[in-house]
Amino acid sequence: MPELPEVETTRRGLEPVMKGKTIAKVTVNRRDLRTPLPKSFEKTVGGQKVKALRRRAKYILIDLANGQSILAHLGMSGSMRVMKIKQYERLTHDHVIFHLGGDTLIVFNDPRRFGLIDLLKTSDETQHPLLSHLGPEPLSKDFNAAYLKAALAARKAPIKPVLMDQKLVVGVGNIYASEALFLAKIHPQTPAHEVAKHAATLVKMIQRTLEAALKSGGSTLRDYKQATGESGYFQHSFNVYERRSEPCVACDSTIVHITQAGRASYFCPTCQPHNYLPKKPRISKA
DNA sequence: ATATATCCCTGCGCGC
DNA sequence: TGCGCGCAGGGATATA
Repeated sequence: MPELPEVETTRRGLEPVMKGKTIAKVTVNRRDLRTPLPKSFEKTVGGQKVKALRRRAKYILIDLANGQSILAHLGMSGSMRVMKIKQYERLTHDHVIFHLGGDTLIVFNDPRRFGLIDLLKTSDETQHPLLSHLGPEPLSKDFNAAYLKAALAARKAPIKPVLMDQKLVVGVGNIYASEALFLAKIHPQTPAHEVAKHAATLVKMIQRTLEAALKSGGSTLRDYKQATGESGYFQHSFNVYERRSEPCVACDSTIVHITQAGRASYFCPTCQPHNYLPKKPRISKA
């Protein structure tokens, strides 16, 4: 579940280790990630100095001296960890290993292979098909009340899956969408256009949630680890996520779990009341 | 154009 | 104890 806080935490962990260093060589244990690792990957990356590490949405970009960049996505179970050669023991899903000059390794591990590693031919990430359609960064000034208000006005789908749409805003995934809606006191099933008037609150709460998670090094549920190998600890600060049947931290009501667009949503029925009625009345089965 | 379903993949927890 | 099944989920893609 790496979302923006987990990806940014990973980038921050890699930066001091990789920046200015040379990637002496690359070992590939398997190429069939979500998209196949490019045939030229080892050759393109080997011997290159790392100029900078950036993040766009849930992607990490590693800029190389030759003008190309490594593009990495952690999917939902991926991690990049820093290791010393001496202490390294190969784990089952260590797919790609970057050998830095000296005795340091960067290991890309991804059990479910929903993640990927690719090459970006120029420093202009908008040229890559996976990055060309992305919306604004949630912590940038481009993501503001006026923008969100206009964007929500055109949407009839429930607000929660809309917040996870990377064309609307990037970096918000299943965990932080539920958490931000709790803080904004908005029911996850409310049609998006009905909460356009609360755009300012939503912007504030999305940013507050992501920034708090960043301070905690992200959330570790199952697989995610920081580059240092440590777990994040924002999961201890969840108000609703994975708290089905537990008491609301604000009002003691029981947290409810529903499925929306195939994803788990959690909310407090008292703090986040319905403000609309379904069009079709439910017919009870006797 | 948006909205929803389907698929990718592995690990884990559950029930028998 | 062990095995099979269902679920989890980011995001691309297909379909309505």
